[in-house]
Amino acid sequence: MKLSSKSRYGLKAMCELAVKYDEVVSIAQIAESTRTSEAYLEQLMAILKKSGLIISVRGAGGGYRLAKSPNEISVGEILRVLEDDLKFVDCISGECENKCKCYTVWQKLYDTINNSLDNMKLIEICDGGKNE
Amino acid sequence: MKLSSKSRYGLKAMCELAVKYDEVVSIAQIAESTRTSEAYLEQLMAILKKSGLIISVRGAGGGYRLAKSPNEISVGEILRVLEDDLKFVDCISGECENKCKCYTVWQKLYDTINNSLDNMKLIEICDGGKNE
DNA sequence: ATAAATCCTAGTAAAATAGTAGGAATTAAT
DNA sequence: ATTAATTCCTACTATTTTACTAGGATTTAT
Repeated sequence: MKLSSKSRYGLKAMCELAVKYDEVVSIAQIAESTRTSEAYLEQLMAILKKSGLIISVRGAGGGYRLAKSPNEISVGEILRVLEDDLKFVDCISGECENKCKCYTVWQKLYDTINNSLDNMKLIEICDGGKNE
Repeated sequence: MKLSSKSRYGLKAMCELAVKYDEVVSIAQIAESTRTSEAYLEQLMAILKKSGLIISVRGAGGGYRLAKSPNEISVGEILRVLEDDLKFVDCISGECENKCKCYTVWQKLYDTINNSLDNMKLIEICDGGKNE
């Protein structure tokens, strides 16, 4: 039950976009302030873009910006995109008919995690602390 | 953020011991009702034993039993033992001085997860559903 | 034209996970 | 005493996942 670096770096990148909400921010800039490799970040940004959470601007002077304001984006949305919908076991969210004794545990935990993360908005974490 | 099969199988094994609380249950029995390999289960039982959650009886007719009654054991206790204390990021529980923007997210999530799991007792999940 | 950027995709290296194997030690039953 | 059933211990291996790299194509501002 380790969070992937995809999620860790990805959330930091989203923070960076939140802080610079009115600008278009390049991967090079994000990579610098989050201390991540540009090539790797590129992939994360592609995932985030595909999900619709961010918008890209191509060509020179291009980069990325948030698709919504930082107080409309929850940490849950972001992590579900980066972390395979937060499905930490296969048997989750009614998809599993072969219910075992532990089913309710995973079910409840899944709901708790999502609830908690959905209640944190990006704007709440974009100031305070370093972004490294 | 996948739960390890260690946790999945381990919790099932604990369920089995909870259901047969008054008996000494062998690995062979647990393996059969949870459909897990005996050799692998052996390792999980060793971890659980080391943690003090279960007690072993060696020799012929031996096996394992819970160290406490199923209503005194929380799912949280069990999963912390099996899942490296549920530390899904390195930077958790005050051990991290190099706090980054996302620190509070991990912190809150960690608390939420532990809280939720500590409120589920083993007895609550030991009936209902299959144990496979 | 050129330079700065995203886009795309394939490949690789490292780490973690899952599982196997084999033998030593212990104990109940005969 | 011997045997069979069991836990205990530890090393190994295969598989999968994760993390990361590399290189070239495309787009666009200057």
